[in-house]
Amino acid sequence: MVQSGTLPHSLASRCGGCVCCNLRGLCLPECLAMADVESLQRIVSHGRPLPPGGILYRIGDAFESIYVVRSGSFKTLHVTEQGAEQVTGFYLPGEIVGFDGIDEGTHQSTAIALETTGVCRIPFQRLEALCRMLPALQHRLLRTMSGEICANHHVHQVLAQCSADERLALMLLNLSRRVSRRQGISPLRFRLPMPRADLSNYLGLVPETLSRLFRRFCENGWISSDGRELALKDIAALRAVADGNIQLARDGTDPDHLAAYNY
Amino acid sequence: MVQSGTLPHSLASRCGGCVCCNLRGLCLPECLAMADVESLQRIVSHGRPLPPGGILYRIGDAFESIYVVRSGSFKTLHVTEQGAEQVTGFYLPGEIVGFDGIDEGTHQSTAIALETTGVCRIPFQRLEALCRMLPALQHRLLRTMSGEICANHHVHQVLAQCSADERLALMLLNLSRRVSRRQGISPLRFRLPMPRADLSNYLGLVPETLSRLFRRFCENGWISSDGRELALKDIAALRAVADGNIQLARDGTDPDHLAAYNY
DNA sequence: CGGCTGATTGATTGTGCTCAATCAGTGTGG
DNA sequence: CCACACTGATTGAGCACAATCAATCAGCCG
Repeated sequence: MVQSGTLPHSLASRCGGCVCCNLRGLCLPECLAMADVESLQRIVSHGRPLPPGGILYRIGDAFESIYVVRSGSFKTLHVTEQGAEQVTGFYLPGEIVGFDGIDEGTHQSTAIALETTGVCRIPFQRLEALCRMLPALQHRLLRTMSGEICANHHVHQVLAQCSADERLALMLLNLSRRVSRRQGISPLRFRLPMPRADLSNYLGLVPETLSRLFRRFCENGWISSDGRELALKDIAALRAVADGNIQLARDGTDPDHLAAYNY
Repeated sequence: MVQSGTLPHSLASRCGGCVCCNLRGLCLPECLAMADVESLQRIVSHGRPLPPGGILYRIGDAFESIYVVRSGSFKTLHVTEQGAEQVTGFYLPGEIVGFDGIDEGTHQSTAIALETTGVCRIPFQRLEALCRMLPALQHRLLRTMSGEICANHHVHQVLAQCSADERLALMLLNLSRRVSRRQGISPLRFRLPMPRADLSNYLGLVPETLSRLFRRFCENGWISSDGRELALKDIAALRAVADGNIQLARDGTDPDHLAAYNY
């Protein structure tokens, strides 16, 4: 867990800061000149990495900071009054988690590490102050939040209109794109950071349904999957499924008619 | 009245600006001292109201401004590659529409007036500049966007987990709250700004299903509805339905057993 | 009147959920 | 070492909720 109250600058960190960070091109500093990157990294701190299942913040915690995922990943979780959990997002390296806390001053979701996960902690008040000095940084922050709003709208569309197989195909393509923004990671072969249950919950499905989908995707040769290891074997087919252009054969039906489609 | 005509057309407006606006308590100026409200209203302009169906901006339009709804209402619409439309939001007086354009620099949705609708246009670059001078305004802007992100997460949860009747009950309670934030509007009796088709699309339902739900809500005495006119007759029951504590009797079933519940 | 849009109602179907059992993998303790 | 428990993933059988298809109706306007 990240210590909120510890040393003001935990620069004991072994890394060279934002200037040397290999995620710099994806992160806030992307918009800044070298000199300004340094003033940003002066307010950034790093705790020790969270273990899998570690909690970055909980619903109701006072909002102090936003966090850039440096390595690993998070899920964010909302909980209804009835206690039902909803996974509302996954956050991969280079992405920012914590915007839900700004409005009320307390976090509206719980962020849980899916793997061993390191973050850059950015105290929000100091970031706001810095934004007043650095117009590009202010704009970058607003852009990031706007991007999250757009992504949410896209999820809204998917949940409102798409069938289960379309949802999974869209999700795999989306993860492929986001995972492979980092150098050295293939968009065709990567490891899913989350267990099936989290993925199904996020997609508004039940784990059984998701499991059947994975099997059928494999059977049709779209993907191959072993646990969390995933390989996308036929991007064009996944694209077609995502766009609703080909339907997935159900159990017991002859899947051969799919051969008619030129995927 | 505002200062002399440094601005071309905006001052033709008949109103006294933000200082006199009856929505001020809901809008950005809520956070500002009187003197600062004036510097904000100096960058705000008002066009003539849009007619029902009028388009504020379209997908792909260059992003220039955000807009505060002054009267009337909007829906925002996303369109998939296949041409399927998705209503991603409704915006009522005092709410801000247009944040989707910041990230890409072009709007990612289309905003369409549901009624005769007046807006306050806020050029975004000038707003960003002003935010650098007025920390409270900057924070208020970030809060508003954060609130939209949280609302989107809530929608995600609803679409992923809730049955059709729960969705409608939640929607009616949500609209009731938002509509009645303005003075003089009862939370129990108001006019739905949108047609059935838009509401059903937003909720991820088909218009036929929504129509049946309205009928059953009326039959059970939760609401009474005449076209877009709506009265909430039993908030507690709606709350219970929204929370999944009572199920709606389906056609042909005896709804009397519902009397067992103490709503 | 006829044409149009939006809302409603009915009959039927199908997708994805429910319930239940099984299985693999992992860690635990006797 | 093996039995046991536990979690996460998988598979099967049956059902229910909401979609689909189709028809009707009300209101509005030319």
